[in-house]
Amino acid sequence: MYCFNSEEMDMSRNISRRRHAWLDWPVLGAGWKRKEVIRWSGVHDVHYMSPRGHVFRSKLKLVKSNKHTDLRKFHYASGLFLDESDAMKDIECPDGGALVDPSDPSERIGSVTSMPSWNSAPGDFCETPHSSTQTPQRRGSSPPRPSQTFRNPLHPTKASPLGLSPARQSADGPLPNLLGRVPPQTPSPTFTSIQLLAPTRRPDITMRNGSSLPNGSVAVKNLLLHQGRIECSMARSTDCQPRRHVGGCAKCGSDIPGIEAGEETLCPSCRPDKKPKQRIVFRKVGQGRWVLGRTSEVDGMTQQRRKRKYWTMQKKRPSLQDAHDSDTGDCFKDEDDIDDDEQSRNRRHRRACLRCAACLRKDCGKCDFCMDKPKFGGSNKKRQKCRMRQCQNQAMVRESTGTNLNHLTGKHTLVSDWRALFSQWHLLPHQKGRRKGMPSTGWVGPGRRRKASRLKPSRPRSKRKRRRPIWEGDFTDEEGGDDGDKVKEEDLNVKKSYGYNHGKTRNYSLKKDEDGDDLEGAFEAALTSDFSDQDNGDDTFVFENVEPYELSIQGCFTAPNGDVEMVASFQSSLNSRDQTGEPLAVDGTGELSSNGIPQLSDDVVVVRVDVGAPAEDDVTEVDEVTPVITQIFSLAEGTQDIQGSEADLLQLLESLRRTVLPVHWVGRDVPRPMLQLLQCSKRSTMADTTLQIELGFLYQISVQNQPLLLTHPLYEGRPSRLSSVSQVVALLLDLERLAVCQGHPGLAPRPDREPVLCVRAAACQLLVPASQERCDKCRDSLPDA
DNA sequence: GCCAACGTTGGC
DNA sequence: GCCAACGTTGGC
Ligand SMILES: [Zn+2]
Ligand SMILES: [Zn+2]
Repeated sequence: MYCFNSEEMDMSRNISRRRHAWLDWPVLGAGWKRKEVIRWSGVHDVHYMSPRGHVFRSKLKLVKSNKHTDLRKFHYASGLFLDESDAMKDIECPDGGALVDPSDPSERIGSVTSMPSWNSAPGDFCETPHSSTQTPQRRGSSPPRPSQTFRNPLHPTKASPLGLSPARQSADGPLPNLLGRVPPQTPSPTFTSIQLLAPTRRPDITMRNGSSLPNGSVAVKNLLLHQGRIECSMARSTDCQPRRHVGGCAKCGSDIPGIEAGEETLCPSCRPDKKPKQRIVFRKVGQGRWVLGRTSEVDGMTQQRRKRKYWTMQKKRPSLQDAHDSDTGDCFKDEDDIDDDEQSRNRRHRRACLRCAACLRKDCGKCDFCMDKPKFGGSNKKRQKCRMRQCQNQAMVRESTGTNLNHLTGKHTLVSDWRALFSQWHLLPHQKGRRKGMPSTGWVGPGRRRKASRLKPSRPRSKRKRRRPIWEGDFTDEEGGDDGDKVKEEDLNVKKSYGYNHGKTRNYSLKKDEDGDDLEGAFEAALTSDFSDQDNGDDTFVFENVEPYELSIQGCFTAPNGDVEMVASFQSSLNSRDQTGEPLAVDGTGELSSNGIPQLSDDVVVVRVDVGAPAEDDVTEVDEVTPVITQIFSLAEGTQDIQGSEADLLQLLESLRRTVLPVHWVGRDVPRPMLQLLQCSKRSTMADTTLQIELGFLYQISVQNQPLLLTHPLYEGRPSRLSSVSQVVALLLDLERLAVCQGHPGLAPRPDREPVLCVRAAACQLLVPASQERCDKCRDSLPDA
């Protein structure tokens, strides 16, 4: 095994990343970018990024998301538009040296001399050293092209995309492309530094707007190879007929050792923009440790070749799919593949038992990871498995440092702690750091610390900048330079009724979008609430100027002052759409800095509730509850530890987890074997209503910790035990038709107990039909009555 | 130390 | 070929 200096590897990695940089791609319009990705295995991928930051990794996706644009002639790999008739003309070109624009008559692809070549008329499709003089005359007004940079093929230099020359622009301005629109005139780089190192000099490819494409880019090369034209040019054939190159490098003619016929056309030195196939590959297997050899390359067979083989087999045997077994699925397995299979299975099974309910279920479509998925309108940045699909058995296995030991039980994975079981979050790799001794502050909830939702393309990683902490009602727009990204601060006058509770003044601040459409889309809220404390859990929040929105709890974090912040996301019932009609990505996140202070982007609407200084016992409570959500546990195995009715209750809990409950109803974290469902929306008529199911499925409904009288109509005709999901859901639905009794104004309001103190009649029914404000008993107690 | 971003790999 | 998502790390 080789050990390798990790800094050296980092350096090479850096270089590799630069090579895969996004390049402006005005062919698709202003703001579009293109990237070529060469895998270590040699597989070549092309990605495009829209001006809004959406990344497309296939033509299918690109076409789907741009239905208004005719992309039928768009050649995905090359990034150019194809014009078939023109291409045909090109092939018929009598001259041997031509490289012709395959995309558009009005667009130039490299002429062979330094003659002006951009902006010539349709029909000037065959430019050669001999024919190029035609080109400028057609338009007449075209200025001479700036001098070109050529490379001496005898002294090839590694070129870097970073060495971009200043942009050129046609004096005639951009030409209309096939889409019928005028490409932007924004300057584009010319990439002279990554030109092909051709014996026959070729300038850059000129784009529709007069800018240039890298002549030696893989895109162009692919296209030309595809059309059989590189050979035409480089082998200087006299008949100009497309043909496959036979023998050495198509460009320099040198022998290419180990090349297979039809597989390679250019030698590595003629492919300056393509990462040469890595003959020696170091894989990182630990901190600063490297081993030689690829995972996927066994016995010299690259992944690409294996894939090719696989697909060949698939086509030959279409019925194979049915008999496909995940463990023996390789149709071309031979003895040499066994090791590879072992590794594959390892990776495959590491995080999925493939048997548990989570492994078998479908994407929830709601969690942040689902929202990130392109199929749900996300931008594919997180690329993680649905939260709900994290394996119940193996989401947490494998930890080289052994820190996945449960800090309470010392067991490796199991925790039969009821509270832990309820807090279903599995730790993902990025959560590992928080396992070792649970944090006293910081985010505790599913996944990473909360990040800004992506209502707009997020800042590229390289340009990310740290937001300054936002804490006390401080939502000044930090990135005011970004158009369309501005928000204005607006305090909402949110009053709170403390009728049944401690009276503290709370300050709310709500950020709005510039158009005032703050609630049109999704937004996020950080509610400071003593989430863990049942005694404090019955605060009543009254939001003014706020429409009811669906709320889902994302998790909570502990502020340095001991407050537990519950982070929830609200979503409009309206179908949120941005200006382009694309659904807005909602991932309900807010970012926390390392000190646990939330960081939220400008497009996030935040409700900030300040509860003031916490009492001492509040802090204690916080410490108790914080670790719960980050617990590592195996639900499946944990179940075995729980006997009798507790196991039954657990099973109900598990079923409920997989069920879509009526909106706003969420499970509550409770310290003993008991199931609590809480109406968590403070704007619901059922706010602070709790359904509690205890051992034996006995249940009780409470409003602000006051149990409903057993004579309440809600209990009528209902089973005495709630043992099934349907029974629970039926009850919740019935509850939704009710409202919490408003009580009646008691004593006169006091300045320190703003705004109103309400009291209830002794025999208050607590829950009344939604059309009523208060129950009969409380109505009787109204001052006027 | 942490995690958002993304390179890479496996499945189909 | 596309899609899903695992595993790593640059930038903070
Ligand atoms: Zn999900
Ligand atoms: Zn599983």
